[in-house]
Amino acid sequence: MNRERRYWLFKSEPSCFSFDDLGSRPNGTEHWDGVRNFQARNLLRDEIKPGDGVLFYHSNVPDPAVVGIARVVREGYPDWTALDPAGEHFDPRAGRNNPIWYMVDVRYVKPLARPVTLAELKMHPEVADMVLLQRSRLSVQPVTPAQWEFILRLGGIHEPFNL
DNA sequence: GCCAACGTTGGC
DNA sequence: GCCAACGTTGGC
Repeated sequence: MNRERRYWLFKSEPSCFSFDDLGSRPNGTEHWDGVRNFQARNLLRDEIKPGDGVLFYHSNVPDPAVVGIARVVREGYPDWTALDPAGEHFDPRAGRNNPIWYMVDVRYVKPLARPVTLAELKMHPEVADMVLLQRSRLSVQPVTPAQWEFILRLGGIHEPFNL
C-alpha cells in the first residue's frame, strides 16, 4: 500500500553545501548528514521516505531562498559521521548500536526558474504558517502539498514534472 | 557582527 | 522536574 507523497524543506548554507553541489554529485545524489537536532532527526528517521519532494533552501546568505527541487531516494539510516572522531559532526554519545543521528539520501531534480526568497514568502498569506516562517531554525521541516505547489509556482515551475 | 529565538545541559 | 546558563542558528 502506497503512502501519499510528502514534502519537506531542507536548509543548507551554500558555502557548506549548495544546490549546485548536489547537482554535481554522482547521480546528483548525496546523503544528508550532520543534522543534530532531535526534531529534525525524528523526521529523517521516521517520516521522510523515498519519492518525497524536497525544497532545497539556502540559508545564511544575503538573500535566503528556496532555490531548487530534490527528491528523497533513500529512507533514514544511521548517520555515520557521528561516529568519526575526526569529523566535525562527531558525537561521542553515538555508537554502532546507538546511532542517535540519522540521514536520508536526496537526489537533484531541477532548480527553480527563479529563486523564491524568504522576503518574498513573507509577503504571501498562503504560506504564512509555513514552519520556515514560524520556527525558522528547524533545518529539516515539513511542507504541505499546498505550500509546495504555491512555492513551485512562485519559482516559475508551471509544467508538471516527475519527481 | 549583532541579537532574538530556541534547543540543550546540568545543578539543585 | 525545574530552570538558569549556555551554545547555536540564521536573519538582518
